[in-house]
Amino acid sequence: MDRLLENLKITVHGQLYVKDPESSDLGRRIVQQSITLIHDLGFENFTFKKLGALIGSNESSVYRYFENKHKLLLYLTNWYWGWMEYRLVFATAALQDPTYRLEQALSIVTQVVKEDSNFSHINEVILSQIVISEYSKSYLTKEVDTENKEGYFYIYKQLVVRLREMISAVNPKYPHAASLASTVLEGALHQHFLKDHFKSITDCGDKVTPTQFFTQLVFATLKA
Amino acid sequence: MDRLLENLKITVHGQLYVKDPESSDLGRRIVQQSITLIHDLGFENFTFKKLGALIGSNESSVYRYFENKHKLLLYLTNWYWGWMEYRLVFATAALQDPTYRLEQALSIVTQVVKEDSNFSHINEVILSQIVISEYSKSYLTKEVDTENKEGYFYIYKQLVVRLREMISAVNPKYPHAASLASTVLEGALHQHFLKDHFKSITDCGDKVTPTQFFTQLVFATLKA
DNA sequence: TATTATCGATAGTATTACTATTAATTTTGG
DNA sequence: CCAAAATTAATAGTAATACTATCGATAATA
Repeated sequence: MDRLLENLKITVHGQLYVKDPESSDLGRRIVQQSITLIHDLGFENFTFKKLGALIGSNESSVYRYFENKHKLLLYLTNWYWGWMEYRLVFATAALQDPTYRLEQALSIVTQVVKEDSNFSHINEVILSQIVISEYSKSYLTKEVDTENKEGYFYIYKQLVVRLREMISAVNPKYPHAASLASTVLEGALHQHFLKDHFKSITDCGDKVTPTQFFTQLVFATLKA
Repeated sequence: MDRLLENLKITVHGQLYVKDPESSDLGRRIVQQSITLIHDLGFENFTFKKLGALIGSNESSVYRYFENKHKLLLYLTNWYWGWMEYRLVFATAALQDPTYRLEQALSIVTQVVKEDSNFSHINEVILSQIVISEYSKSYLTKEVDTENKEGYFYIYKQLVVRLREMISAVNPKYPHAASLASTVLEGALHQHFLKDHFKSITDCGDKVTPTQFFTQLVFATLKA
């Protein structure tokens, strides 16, 4: 896997940046350090001024790459879901048996990343933590509908569609494959959040993983 | 139901307000109109200054009731979940059969409110819309853990616990009752959001309701 | 009637979320 | 290799936000 990833570049919607951060060293540092800083401060307390200071540069330099912090968050989460999709396709493409395929897919999609794949300046471990606690803020806004039309959520929706198709392949008669797929993706983030902050309302923790919980849930739902 | 609700007062954690908004006309107007305004502008664009203008009063007057808009959101969502809990307990208390009880519970908890019960100045229809698009912002913060210790999420967690117990009553051997309960509560909000903004990744809409989807899912999961 | 609480109005501060300008530096194209 | 173009850091400035503090006027209450 690592070898293959070396040649991978995740493409993110062009309207999410003013200037492609992949095109310069400063751009890459902006992306790289924004992940650290959002993780440390939380999205609300994160500002371009603080980011500028962290990368030993200037607020205005950051604005040359990203319009505002909301677009930056969209950029980061798009990258994350693009990367997730790549891993999903890669891991399931060769598999013939629908059940086994879905099992593998669920495993990838419900796990948090524990190791940085090292093929880019982006730390996927920290990024996945950001996605858990910040992703929903990227669409729970008054601008969702326009931004959705612009295609800012395309990658995420595509991922849900892929999962939906794998669900339907296991049981073509199951009528709620899309809802089940979206519930799994969103629910997995939620369970990860709960195990870190609201332990009393989740079973996920040291013994049980979100993967186990959702695997049982999905296959039971499809069997009925 | 309406009759009974007339005498109901939902109690919200005392630290969520500076002065109890139920104690004055101005306070009630603040709460009432904040629901309208948050719904209209979205939480990010909502300010106390705008709220003051809307109620024909002053920014500083709002601050006399709520420390900041985050606390106000916590107040509103706490009220909502408290009210939801009341409806849940009321509707299921008399029911003996665990399966039927869980069915009723799921129905209450996964539906959005369509009618204002008129027993208070709070419009529950609009409030439930706010909960769908803003609730997660109340806990996806850097301050969750301290605020959780203060008890700001107690009512919500209690609701999950009640649902968990009803799930366990149907199948005591099912090992993930808490995760299933929290997934249903959070997932229902999510499906409602999707049907309004990301139709392509949900089956919920005119024909299928989140209630149907989750009812099938829960009972199938418990049967396996 | 005196006291207290409440409210609206005004003023002021620090921070945020930008935009604009300029000068220095780096890149690159002929 | 030099001139032109692009990039960046630094500074300044604006409007809005998120508050805090103060001060009369009025209403409630004892």
